[in-house]
Amino acid sequence: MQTQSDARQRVLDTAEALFLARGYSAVTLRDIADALAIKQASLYYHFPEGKEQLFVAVALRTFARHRNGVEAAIAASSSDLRSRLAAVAAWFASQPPVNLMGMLHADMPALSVEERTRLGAEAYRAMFTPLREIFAAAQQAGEIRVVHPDLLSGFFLTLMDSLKHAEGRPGAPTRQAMIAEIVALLLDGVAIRQ
Amino acid sequence: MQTQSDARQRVLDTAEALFLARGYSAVTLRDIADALAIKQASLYYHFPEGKEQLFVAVALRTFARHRNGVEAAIAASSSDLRSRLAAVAAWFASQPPVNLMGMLHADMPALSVEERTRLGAEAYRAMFTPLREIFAAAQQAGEIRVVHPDLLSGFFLTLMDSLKHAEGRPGAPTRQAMIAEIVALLLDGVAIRQ
DNA sequence: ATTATCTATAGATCTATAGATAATGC
DNA sequence: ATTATCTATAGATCTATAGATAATGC
Repeated sequence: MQTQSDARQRVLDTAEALFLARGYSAVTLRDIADALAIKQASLYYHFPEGKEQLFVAVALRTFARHRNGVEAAIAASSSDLRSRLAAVAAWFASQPPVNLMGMLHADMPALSVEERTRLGAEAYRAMFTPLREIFAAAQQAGEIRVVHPDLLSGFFLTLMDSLKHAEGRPGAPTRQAMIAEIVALLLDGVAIRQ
Repeated sequence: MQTQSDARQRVLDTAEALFLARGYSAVTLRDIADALAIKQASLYYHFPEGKEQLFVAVALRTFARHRNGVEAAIAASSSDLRSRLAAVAAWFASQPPVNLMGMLHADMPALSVEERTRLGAEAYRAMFTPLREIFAAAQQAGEIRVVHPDLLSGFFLTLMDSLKHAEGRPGAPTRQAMIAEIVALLLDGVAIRQ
């Protein structure tokens, strides 16, 4: 039983790659169709409601995947903050590099108000909430000093975006090296204490 | 003596606000003209070469401003890393919040290759290089452990972008609080050492 | 019958060009 | 003469709709 056809999945895959790389407005339906080697009008068979709904479907699927991935990573890790952050970071590193936070903010104005709030809420639930909880737990356990968990979650996700920024830069470090450094930074900083 | 007319400056100001908020592709010349209460075609008087060159002019001006701001902030601060980072962070906090890194990456594909490399180089020179130098100096002075200065600079700039992400969120902290936390994070992390 | 494509095209929007108009400065 | 706008419009591109075509599954 396949709720979603293979063809529809391919459309979502291709659209996701393009939207995440260039953003909603910069990607035309023709770009997506060309990448799929079909005609632009054929996209309306899979998404009769058009470009905006295709983008929403792509974004929701991406968020759902991240939610599963993040929660699974947390569940599979031991309960100290360091392990959990490393696990979540490894999850993001395993994914196509996304400017998640940036994309979200840049593309929002082009969408209708309803979709905007819906996507915002879904993104929050998928990525912010799980992180917020592990930071809050670590704070309660006395592992970290008192900083608003939302702030830390935002920093963490923003830093995950830098995986993308580094991509393809000359002499760029590996993703593994970057996530290790991000976790070290969040927890210990770089200052040398004497 | 005014090299650039007031009218041209207003065009640049308005275009900057729109481009930085929504990105190159999402902003039309009509959007910019409407915001200026002039007609779209009138923009070609100031920028005869069209939209791409207007964007390039906006981006170069923004980078130049940041370069001056960052370098002045560094020059005016005392020479320890903590003061310098706080000064640079304060500079960014004083500016209209920009998703600088994200914008750069998202808008690049829409530009011609020459402009892309030119803007990339300019952005690097304006923001990366000064930061890289203060991290390298701190490393030489034994203030921080050995981490590639480029990586740290990237993290720092990415974190500056989160100023924008937090903007307008319910219960968002002030910019001052955020930059203080960013500097603390980079230097000391959040972990409690016993 | 359903799935997945196609061709053709309407209508909107976007960038850019041509040439007119009006005010200000020498 | 220069500066800064305007109107009108060409040409390209983009989203979306209508209806045809062909293959596969019951």
